[in-house]
Amino acid sequence: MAGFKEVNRDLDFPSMEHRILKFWEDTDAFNKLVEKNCDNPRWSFIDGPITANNPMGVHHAWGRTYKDIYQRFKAMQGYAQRYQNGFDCQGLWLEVEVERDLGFDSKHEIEEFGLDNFSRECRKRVEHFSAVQTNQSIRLGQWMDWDNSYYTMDDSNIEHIWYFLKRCHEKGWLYKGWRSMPWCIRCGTSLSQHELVGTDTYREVTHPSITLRLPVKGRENEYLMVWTTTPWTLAANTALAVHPDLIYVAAEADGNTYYLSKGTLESVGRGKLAVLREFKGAELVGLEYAGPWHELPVQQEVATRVVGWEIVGEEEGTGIVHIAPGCGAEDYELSQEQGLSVIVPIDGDGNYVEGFGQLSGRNITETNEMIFAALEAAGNVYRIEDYTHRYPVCWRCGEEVAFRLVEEWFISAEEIRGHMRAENETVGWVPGYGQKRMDDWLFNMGDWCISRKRFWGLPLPFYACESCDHVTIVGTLQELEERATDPEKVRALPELHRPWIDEIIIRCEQCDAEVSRIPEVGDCWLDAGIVPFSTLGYLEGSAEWGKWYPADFVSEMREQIRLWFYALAFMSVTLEDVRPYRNVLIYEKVNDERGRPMHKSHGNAIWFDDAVEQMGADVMRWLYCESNPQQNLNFGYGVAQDVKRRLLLLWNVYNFFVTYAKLEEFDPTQVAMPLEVRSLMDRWIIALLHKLVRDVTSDLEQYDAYSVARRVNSFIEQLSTWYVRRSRRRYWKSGQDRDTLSAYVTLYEALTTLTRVIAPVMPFLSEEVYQNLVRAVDGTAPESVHHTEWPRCNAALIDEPLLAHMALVQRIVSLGRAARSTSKIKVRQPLPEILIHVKTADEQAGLARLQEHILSELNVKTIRFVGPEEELVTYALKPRFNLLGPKYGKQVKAIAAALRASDAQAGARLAAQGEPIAVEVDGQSIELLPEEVDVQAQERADYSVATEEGYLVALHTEITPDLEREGMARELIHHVQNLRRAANFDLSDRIVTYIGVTDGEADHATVSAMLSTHCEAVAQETLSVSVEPASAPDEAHQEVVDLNGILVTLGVVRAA
RNA sequence: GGGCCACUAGCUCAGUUGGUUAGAGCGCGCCCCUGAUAAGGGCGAGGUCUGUGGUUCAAAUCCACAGUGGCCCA
Repeated sequence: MAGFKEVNRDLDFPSMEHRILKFWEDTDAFNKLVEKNCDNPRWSFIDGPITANNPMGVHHAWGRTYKDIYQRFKAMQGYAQRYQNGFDCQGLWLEVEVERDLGFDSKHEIEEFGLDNFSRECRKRVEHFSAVQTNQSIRLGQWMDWDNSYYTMDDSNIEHIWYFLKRCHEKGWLYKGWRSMPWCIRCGTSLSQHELVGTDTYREVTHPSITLRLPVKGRENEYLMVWTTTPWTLAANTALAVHPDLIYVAAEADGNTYYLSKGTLESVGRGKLAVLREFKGAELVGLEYAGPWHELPVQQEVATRVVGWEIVGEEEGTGIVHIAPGCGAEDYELSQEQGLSVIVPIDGDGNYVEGFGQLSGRNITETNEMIFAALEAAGNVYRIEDYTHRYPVCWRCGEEVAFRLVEEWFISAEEIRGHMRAENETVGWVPGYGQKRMDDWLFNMGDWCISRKRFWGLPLPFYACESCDHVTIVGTLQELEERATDPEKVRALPELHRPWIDEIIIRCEQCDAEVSRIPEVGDCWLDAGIVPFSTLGYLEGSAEWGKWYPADFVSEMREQIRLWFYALAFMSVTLEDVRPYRNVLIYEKVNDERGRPMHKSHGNAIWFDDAVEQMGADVMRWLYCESNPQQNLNFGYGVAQDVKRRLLLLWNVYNFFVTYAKLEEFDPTQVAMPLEVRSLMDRWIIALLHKLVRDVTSDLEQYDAYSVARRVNSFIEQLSTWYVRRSRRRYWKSGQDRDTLSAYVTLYEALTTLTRVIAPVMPFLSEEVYQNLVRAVDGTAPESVHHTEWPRCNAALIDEPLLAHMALVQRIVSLGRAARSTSKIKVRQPLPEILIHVKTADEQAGLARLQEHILSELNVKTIRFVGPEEELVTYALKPRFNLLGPKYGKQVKAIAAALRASDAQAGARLAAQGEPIAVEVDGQSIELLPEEVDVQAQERADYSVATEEGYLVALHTEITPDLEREGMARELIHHVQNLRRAANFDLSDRIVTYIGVTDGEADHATVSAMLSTHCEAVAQETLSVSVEPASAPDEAHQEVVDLNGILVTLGVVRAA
């Protein structure tokens, strides 16, 4: 037998993990697993692509841990899997990072740099960080087919999206429309929503705010009051909005009538406006007014009027809102609902376009004075003053953001909405509310804006013909080749990216004119959403696709509901009218230890590489697993310490087992021990073990790793603090008697099974333990714990009565310890008896069966079960002197004495019934009224009681001389053990013990008496070959100790 | 404005379909054990379960409203 190798007491996760990583690599463990399961039934997981833009963070590691847990679990159950990892490669964020690296400030610099060079830089970045992330994931212990990762920038991915877009087009969903974008006129680029979230994206700024008075058409001297902080948008005004239900006023000043909302009267009028009448906003709706700049060419066709709008408020301004549909998203939407004119005033650099008179060609950053002067001249100005507010700025350059309407491409969501919602109903969301949130999103989702005016991304295959206005949508590469004016050029394309793809010219499918591709690229969620199709050869008609689709499982952060989960569903329902996934696990965010968001500038960010090398991957993974996915996770080194401490408990048990198994030369391959012949304690832990397997299996099948962590923690605690602690002595009995073997077999079974149970969550720790406990002694066992089968629960072994009874034992012991605690008698001192009251005969029988554990845990000699009728309290009768004094005078003293001497139990009973208590005083009988006697219940003398929920434990605390001697012997053993340790003796060293009594004869006699009965036990416990009642020789290790008040000099020497 | 979620001990969180006296870990106080030992274990203090109504024999749990916080949409 090879035998177990010694276990290192310290558990150094990082170094152990590096060793295991090497082992997996050397043995090709992952590929062997794939090979083992490849012909089995399938379980399909689709990996949501991680953006290959930066090193992965500890928040990615949370999700990757979940992915790995379920893949490993399913692999142990034997399912064949794909193990394909994926990288998101395109999109604005990647461009932004590349720009930063290149030191660019604006879009124009990219164009100067050259699109071809820029695309190459982007690809380079993806290649770099996908490699970094791969290595990090491997370090985390994730098993994936790393050489076969998919990249969303691949031609195949792009072509599948083209196909999807063409299908959308065929359904009539594709259209070009307007969209209001936050825009940086300095950088010449739009900003995404995500770029407006964060700490540096809003700033306190002061703007000139202008209150205008705009004349109502057809009425003399009547004006609508309007307020704005963006004067440059006034030239694009096409309407005013009021809340139909809000109260407005007509107010008079200087012979003019002004309209504004009642709530803003004070701040706008400042006491100078006299109210004429009040009315609802609806009354204003439909009024026409003369807009500011109504003389401009672009305004000539516009009929400016007042419209009703429910979102108008009066927190600021006048309650009448200036509407410029070309400058804001809300305004634009209102214009679509109300049929308002739309004027787009500026180009991408912030310059007014043609048709704006003196403003045309000027930049909005320099036109304020000009605008004020013109408005002043027209008599439109009521007031101009400074106004300070928080306003979005470009995170790149700090310039204030303008809102600008741009033309983009959309996919209509109307027709598909119902289908998507219906399909979502059939998805298993964990937690369940994910389904509701998805439904809410689908219910509210607008059309999908799929175009971006950027460079490094999916080239939209849209060819808009200038001569006939027809748009040709190219669905495949083959189609592109067929339509191209020069097919050879298509075949020669290095990749389907800008600028190369832009050089392809096709013929319009309607008029045969030559057409170029539109310059826009696609939304990166198209890239990620098509993945289940593109990675399985959907277009090639591969049989593989149908075998893996829909996925059994996907898991990402909750925010992916409106991103990836949405994109997947949209594309899947479009192409196949079916949900893309059967089960979705969502989880929240990772914060720091104190629950604050991690942020570089807060100094509380923890990098994955640091974390994994300091705490270890398995500690991280267990930390993730212990966290409720419904809540934000608090990540940090302190939390990791707690986790490690819990795992150390398991490590200690493992270490304990190996230490003694080596000593006793236990060989698990040579011993079989039927459960029936094992002790109740053994059968109990096995029952608990099988219950654990049953429950964990069910948890994992429901994607509930959180419950797994809690169950495993609880099992480890029971295993360590009850099973091992109570069974320790059984492992030291030398010789392989049945009970010792039973203990070894049982603990071995528990540890090796537990190892497999935790393997999906902690692949390293489980491998480490498995290699030593199993592989070291059994060369025929699977090479890796991850090649073993998932443990099977044998329900017959879950002895529920035994489990219940043992739980009760633990409860009774806990009560007994509480009673010991109050009595202040150390456990070392034996006590004669424990009285126990339980609720049922079954409980009593159960405890009786397991009584050895109660006796030895509490160090008592006998157990007596008592019924509720047994009085465990005693009563004391005390005279009420204030009542008896006036009545009996001098006799009171005698009465008190008599009362004390009387039968208190009987007296208490009488008093409770309202009967008088008779006492004999000086030969005469005196009847005391119940109210004259104070009946006090007190703990029965010599008993220490503890109760809980109908259970009662009473320790009899009378210490007889015999018990006292035994206690002293235990005390002696305790001191000898300490001395052995102080002397650095080996565990198995035999010794000679000397006991020299320093004081007088009486003490001498006491010690001798103790030794006369307990010498044997002392010798046995301390491995003493003899115990000498004499002073120790000089070379002995010596110490003066206190044995229950007697000072003795102890000495120990190694026996010859 | 619409939607989702949360609120339980000093902190972080459990609490299964309503069911005796609401639990754990950490922290705190006191203690035990000494053949898992630079480990292990125990006991204790600490909560009017955010508030107000309601349903019920019975509510931390179900319903309504309110408050606070987080998130999504508009």
